Amino acid sequence: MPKVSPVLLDEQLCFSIYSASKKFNHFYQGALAPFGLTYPQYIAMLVLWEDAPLTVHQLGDRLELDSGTLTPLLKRLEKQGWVTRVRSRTDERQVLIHLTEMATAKRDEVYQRIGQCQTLLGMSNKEIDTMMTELVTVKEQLDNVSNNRLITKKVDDLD
Amino acid sequence: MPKVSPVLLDEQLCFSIYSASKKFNHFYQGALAPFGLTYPQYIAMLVLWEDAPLTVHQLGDRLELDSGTLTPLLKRLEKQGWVTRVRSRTDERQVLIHLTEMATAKRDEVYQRIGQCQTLLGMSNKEIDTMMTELVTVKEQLDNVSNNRLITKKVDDLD
DNA sequence: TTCCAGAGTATTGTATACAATTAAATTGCT
DNA sequence: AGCAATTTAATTGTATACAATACTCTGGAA
Repeated sequence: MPKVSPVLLDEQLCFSIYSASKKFNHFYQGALAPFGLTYPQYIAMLVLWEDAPLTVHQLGDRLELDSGTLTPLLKRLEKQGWVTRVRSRTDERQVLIHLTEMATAKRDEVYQRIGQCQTLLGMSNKEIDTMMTELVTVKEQLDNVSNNRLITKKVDDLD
Repeated sequence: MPKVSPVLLDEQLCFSIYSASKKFNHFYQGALAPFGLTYPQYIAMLVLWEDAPLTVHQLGDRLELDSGTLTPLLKRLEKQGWVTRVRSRTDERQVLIHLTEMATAKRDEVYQRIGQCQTLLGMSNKEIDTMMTELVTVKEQLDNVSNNRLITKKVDDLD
């Protein structure tokens, strides 16, 4: 075994991102509490407000979530009156997610609320852009690398 | 209702971070598969390798997780032979998490594996530092703002 | 010493995530 | 048309997260 450096939690980029993600989640969940939306429910609504109706699959592509997560989430949104789930007539495999009238009516209220949150965050557009660009780079690396042999072979087989 | 701008998913910093966090999670989970560790289990082990034994509370402080998450996670780590959970004799309320011999023995293997992952990511230490500094700023803002009235009052009460 | 407020952990209930499997519908191929 | 391969959602099982609650223990006040 070659000499190995210690791995410290506080130096891990992954933990910084994991931790920030949880804080964002908590922040938006609190801010959206008056609407009764969780963070994942909120991002689903964002996509639908952009372009409804969508199939479960299309929504999953945008959110990077599969039906195992979305099906129960959408059932909860339906129960709370935000969306309707309708089997497509032209392709019975698909389920189309439509906005309800309530969802359409409340869109601008939510948009405004989110705008207030972004103001509270106190970051300039430039800062946000910079950070998002860096994150895109990291995510691309992670995508590229996820098919690497490192994660497909046993550790013992490595040099 | 004042004029409101649309909120687009692809412009949301929170979604970039949420998405990156999931990709990191997936990446490490794959890389650590030979050890049978999930990502949260791995970060728990990182902290314990730095400074075991720790109480559940101390571990939770480092990881920003509560006993509701940690108790079952630690039971799984115990079942897999990484840690032992022992009631403190001096204070029966506390449970001390100790490393097993196996955990101590495998530490450098895991460290090495993580080192390889970081190399694969292809980021310089400078780039990583920059990004982590920015993330700290965002997290501080989120902490400061989480007690704001925005998230403690009903939306109707807002100006 | 007895009682009680607070600390530490576990438990319960709800909501994600995601791999793996199932089931139904559609497409493509012959 | 007939049928295998594919597509799409839903389901199942495991593992986080976290709020709220329960329970036990500890230390201090009366």
